[in-house]
Amino acid sequence: MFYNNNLLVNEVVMSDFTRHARTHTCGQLRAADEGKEVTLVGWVHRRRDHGGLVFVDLRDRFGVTQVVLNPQIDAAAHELAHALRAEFILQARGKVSHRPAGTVNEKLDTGEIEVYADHAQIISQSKTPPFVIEEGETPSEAVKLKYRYLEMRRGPLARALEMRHRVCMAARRYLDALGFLEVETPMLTKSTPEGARDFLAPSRLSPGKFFALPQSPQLFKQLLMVGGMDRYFQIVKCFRDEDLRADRQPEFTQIDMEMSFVDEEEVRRVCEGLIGEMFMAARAIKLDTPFPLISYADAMNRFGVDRPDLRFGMELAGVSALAAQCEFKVFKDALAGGGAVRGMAVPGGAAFSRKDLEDITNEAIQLGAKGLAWIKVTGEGYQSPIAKFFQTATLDGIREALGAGAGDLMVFVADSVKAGYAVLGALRLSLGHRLGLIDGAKLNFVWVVDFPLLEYDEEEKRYVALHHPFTSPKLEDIALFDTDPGKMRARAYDLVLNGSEIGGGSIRIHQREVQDMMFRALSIGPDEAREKFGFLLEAFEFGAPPHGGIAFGLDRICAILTGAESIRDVIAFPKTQKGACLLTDAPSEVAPRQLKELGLKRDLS
RNA sequence: GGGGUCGUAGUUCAGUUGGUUAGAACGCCGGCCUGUCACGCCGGAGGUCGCGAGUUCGAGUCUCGUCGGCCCCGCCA
Repeated sequence: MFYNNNLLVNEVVMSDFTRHARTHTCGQLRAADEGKEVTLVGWVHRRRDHGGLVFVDLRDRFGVTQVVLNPQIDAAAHELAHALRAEFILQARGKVSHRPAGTVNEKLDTGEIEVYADHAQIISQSKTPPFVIEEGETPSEAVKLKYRYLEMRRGPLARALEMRHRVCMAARRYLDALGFLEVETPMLTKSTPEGARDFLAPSRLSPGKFFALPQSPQLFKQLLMVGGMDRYFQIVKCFRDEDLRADRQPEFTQIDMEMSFVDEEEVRRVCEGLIGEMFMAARAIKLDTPFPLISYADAMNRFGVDRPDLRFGMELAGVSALAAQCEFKVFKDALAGGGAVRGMAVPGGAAFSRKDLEDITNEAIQLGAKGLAWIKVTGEGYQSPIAKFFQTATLDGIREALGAGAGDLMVFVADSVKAGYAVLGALRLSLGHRLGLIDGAKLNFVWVVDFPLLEYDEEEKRYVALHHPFTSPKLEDIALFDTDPGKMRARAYDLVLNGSEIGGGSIRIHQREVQDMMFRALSIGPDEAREKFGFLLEAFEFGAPPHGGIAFGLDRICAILTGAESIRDVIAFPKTQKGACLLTDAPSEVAPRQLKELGLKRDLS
């Protein structure tokens, strides 16, 4: 028993037989309601006990209303008030009154009025909560996750979930108006070889066999197109058993879409409208559309990543040709080994201390670089341990290529092309943040297009699909299947917002022959293709419409809309970085009987 | 699999060069208080310093291991 006061037991039992009704929510009453007899129910947000007079802030999702418990109005209610504690649920009936002059609380929407309780009862008691339910103070992540239901009462999470709901409703309204049908697809489905690791669900009725939870409804939405549904969408959970990040949870939500008889342009227009509706619903922001396009190659060359953050400059530049003229061994060796020298200008970086430079270098090394070369551009000239290996004319050329001016720092990575992108791309982001170059209020959308179709996987010694195996190559590139698959471009598009990939999709392959060629390019043999995707290949033999689609990361979009650092903050019950649920303690062991029924044996060796 | 960072009261955090009895704020408990709204005032309780081992005369502090939260690389659209 956790009652603070035994005298309340009767109240509690009695209250189970009364109607826990309310006439208004705690955020509803205004001066215009003065004189009304109302009943409120809510959590005791705060109690200010003056002895003879008690004020209670009653809180629900909709707001806070001050209830006054005055012995002259109702002695029993006033007596009860002394027993109230934080997070008790209180039902109070009474008259709405304008507050006395000078006591209006401007900070509350309901601050002009208060309710004089003529009857009050405790509906539910509460242990002292592990943290104070208040806007300002934030408990640590672990505490928030364990007591998620209390965190929800604190405000920010409730508002995030509310916004998420509005975003979803806007999406549904918009897509419905455009003739999309929301169709559900199976959660227990077939494991697919490409892509992320699957979550598996053992089948009791087929011992030894497994369902997989969908990484996305990809194949089903294509089958819906073959089925003539024409325009499909679904707000749907997807599952990928990979390591977590701030923007990655093992189960996450997509706004998944697919359309028949469309090209890239039409998909983008529909998406721009959709995103526009969601931003309007969430933040009353009108977006500039259409969003600009950038090619994958451009994004990589200028920003080092395929999801460029365009809110600030600091673009990368290749300086291999100029670097070839220097005597610096590191650069020469990298170039001789087929690598490249890339660099960027850091605004104001000439003022960096030795320690600053050391930190940046360590960061680059942590990101996979062998080292980081730097040259300060000062009013007097170039200042750097490696400047002596360069002729001044060469340095001038490099400075010009990077767009560096006096007071800036030039940094360089000499490595393989890929490693150079990775290091400088990440360094650009981190320096951009640290130097305050990023305007947090900006919303910078860009479509990344012209992705390569395939990427050579050194480990597996074969090509893998950059997007997925059902992405159509550009028609003019199809001949390259036989000659140079690595050069093929995909009919794919990613939508990037502020350096975060919020959606990606493609025009799909709808011809059996092309799909066969694709599998061949991926070294998926005919037998394996038939076993894994036979149903799709067969469907393509029955009049498959050309189609394409996209999936948006709802969690990421909501995180950006609320300014959250992590998608955890827009998910009601998220998991920790180790993929655990601190609230339910999942995953957990199961009874031996359950394993036996499924024909499973544990082997943790 | 790897790198970084954090773990001290219910919560958020401080704790010096290894040294006596580990502190603060909020919260909690008791008392007083009829216009507060982060109410105020008086008093009080509350600690396995994540866990384990080691170094030391002595460990919250140093070392190793381990568990957990967070960020990142790998992985993943």
